[in-house]
Amino acid sequence: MVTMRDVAERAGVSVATVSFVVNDSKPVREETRARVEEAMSALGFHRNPIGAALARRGHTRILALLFPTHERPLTPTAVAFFTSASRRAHERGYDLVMWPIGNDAQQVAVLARTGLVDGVLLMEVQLEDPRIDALRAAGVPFAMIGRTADPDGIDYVDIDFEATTREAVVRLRDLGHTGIAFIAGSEPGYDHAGRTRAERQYRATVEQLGGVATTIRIDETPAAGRALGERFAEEHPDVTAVISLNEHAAAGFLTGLAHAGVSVPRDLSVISMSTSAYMAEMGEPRLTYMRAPGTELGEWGVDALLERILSPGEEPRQRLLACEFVDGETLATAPGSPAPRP
Amino acid sequence: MVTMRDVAERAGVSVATVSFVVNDSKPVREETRARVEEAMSALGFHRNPIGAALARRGHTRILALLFPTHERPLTPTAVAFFTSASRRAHERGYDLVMWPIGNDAQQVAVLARTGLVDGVLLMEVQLEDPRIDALRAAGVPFAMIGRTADPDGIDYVDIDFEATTREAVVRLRDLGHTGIAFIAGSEPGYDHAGRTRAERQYRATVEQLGGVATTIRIDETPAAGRALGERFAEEHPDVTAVISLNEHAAAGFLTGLAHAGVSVPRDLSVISMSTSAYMAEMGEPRLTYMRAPGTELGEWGVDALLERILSPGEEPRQRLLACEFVDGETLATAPGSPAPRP
DNA sequence: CGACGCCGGTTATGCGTTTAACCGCTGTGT
DNA sequence: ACACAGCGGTTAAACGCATAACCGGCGTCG
Repeated sequence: MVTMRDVAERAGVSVATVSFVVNDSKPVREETRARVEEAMSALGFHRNPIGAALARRGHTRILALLFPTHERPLTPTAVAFFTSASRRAHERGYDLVMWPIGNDAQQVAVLARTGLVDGVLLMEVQLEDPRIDALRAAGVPFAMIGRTADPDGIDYVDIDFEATTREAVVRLRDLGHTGIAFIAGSEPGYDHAGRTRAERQYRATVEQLGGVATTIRIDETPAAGRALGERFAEEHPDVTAVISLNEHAAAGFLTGLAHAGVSVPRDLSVISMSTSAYMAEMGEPRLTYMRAPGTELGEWGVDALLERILSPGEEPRQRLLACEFVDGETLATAPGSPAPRP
Repeated sequence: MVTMRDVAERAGVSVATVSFVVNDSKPVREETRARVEEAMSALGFHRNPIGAALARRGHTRILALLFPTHERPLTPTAVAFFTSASRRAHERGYDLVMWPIGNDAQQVAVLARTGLVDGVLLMEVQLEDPRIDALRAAGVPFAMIGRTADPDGIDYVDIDFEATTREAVVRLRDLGHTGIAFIAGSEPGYDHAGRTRAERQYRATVEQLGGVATTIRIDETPAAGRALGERFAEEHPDVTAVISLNEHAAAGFLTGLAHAGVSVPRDLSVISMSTSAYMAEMGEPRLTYMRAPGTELGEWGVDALLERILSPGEEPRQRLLACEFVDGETLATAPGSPAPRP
């Protein structure tokens, strides 16, 4: 390993000077800088981040993305988020890695104490998320992708579930649907904040429009979706449209419906919320969906976190972004309803 | 931050002794050890891995899983691999993180030089993988999930694509199929080693059984699968069975077929290779598949890597594991063929 | 009975980098 | 003429930990 000492010796300067050149943390005469740079490239020097981290009281320029890896696949949305966040971090001189740990306070505390990461990005935020307190206690800067029940004072970026849900409901309503159900995921003891908000908004909007809200909770698997589809007509005869916020089950739901002889969208309209093109494509017919802005959120999330790290004490950065409607093949006017208003 | 010094002071010993207790790298009298441990828990001490890494010439106990994140989703198989590898690493006292970098030599070299990771696990290995040389040159221990064209002397774990493919072909053959096609993925300039091996084996086995091999290459997306399904009967009238090694396209392929009025498995049998239950469930009808052993490979991969790290110089560890056949709803005897032999 | 090895520690050094403090020199404002 | 600031460096002290070398006391063995 070639160290700063080697470089310094070859360039005939002190290690401090080399450090100044490397980080340009102090002005160095042009000619000296040139000598140092020559030495660096001749020897193939690259500064050792571990030494640097030690000296700087543990600033490693590594960011961790905490994704609670249940044994289920990452949605394409999550992956898009990850890759875009990682790219953005790189642009700003940081590394971002995915750290697979559970979403309990304990494990987060362990990671925080190691001091290996400068900051943390939280995914799959719950309404009351135990990780928050752990990170606060450990003094590790963090930002959320999502919002707890009361996110005041915390940096976050999130999908605007309220606006997105309202748009979905209104669109269905405009097509004449009155029986609109909501398919959520079921995870015992786990209050996914976005899902909860969406459901709440769904309920409010439907009732405000004079309808009756029906929430259906199923596992987040294709199989659960399929099972629901097969029994759906029987159990929910009055429903003519569903809003699904269960990316893993949506495509399965469609095949279940097909099995049971329910024709989409003639008998039933479907909008899949916060979904990626990939998952929409998986459906037959192709899902009409509200596109999850994973890429944008990834960048914003990293920006928020880095600003928190670089200038603490500032106001929290909070941004919301609604999903964008993408037309597919699962939307139609309600049975027996006039053509949609223009 | 509470350091070893603090602990040492409180326990009335030297920092060296604390270090011995923490790592039990040298015997310590029971009573002393107790005092030290009391002090540690009283102060809430946790050793700073950065300091440790520096002192030990850069051993960080961090492992990196290199997954070239194209902008496409990780397959459930890859995720299963990741989570199981990470769990195993933890059991053995290491952290394993997913480091999102491209699969070119350059980026790997950068990561290697940082010295932040003790070892590297390679996914999505190509026949000639540029990352290998970069890692060798950098002297970073690594193991592959997959095999290059000539993996002699390199640690790896991999799916036994040869055996798996042979089994798939023979099963179809036993059901009377003679027109058996192979659906691969298409990625220009990217020779996925497993896919190549499988295809080669497919070709060999089919020809050995007196059939004619047909490889179809499509993008690894649901949309591409669907498109292929829709034109399939027309373009491949003689094919009565397909083996697919394209996890992202398989389910889409089935819906495309349905669209075009092809009945599965009556008109066409389908086996999806190296697939997860999740993806199989996405198909309609449910895919018959060869289960990718992601979990097992994850553990073995970490074991191989750690053994390489802990005792270099040893023989390379190489293990193959075939996929296991899982029955679904996409397999039947060839049209006009007698019932399968018992 | 003297050499020797083991036990249970301590002391001291080094890992690669950052950074505060300092230094000699020159130019500038008063 | 003198204080003072800026320039372009150097020196030295951390940062938190691991570990080689050492040390005194005790039992053992030849």
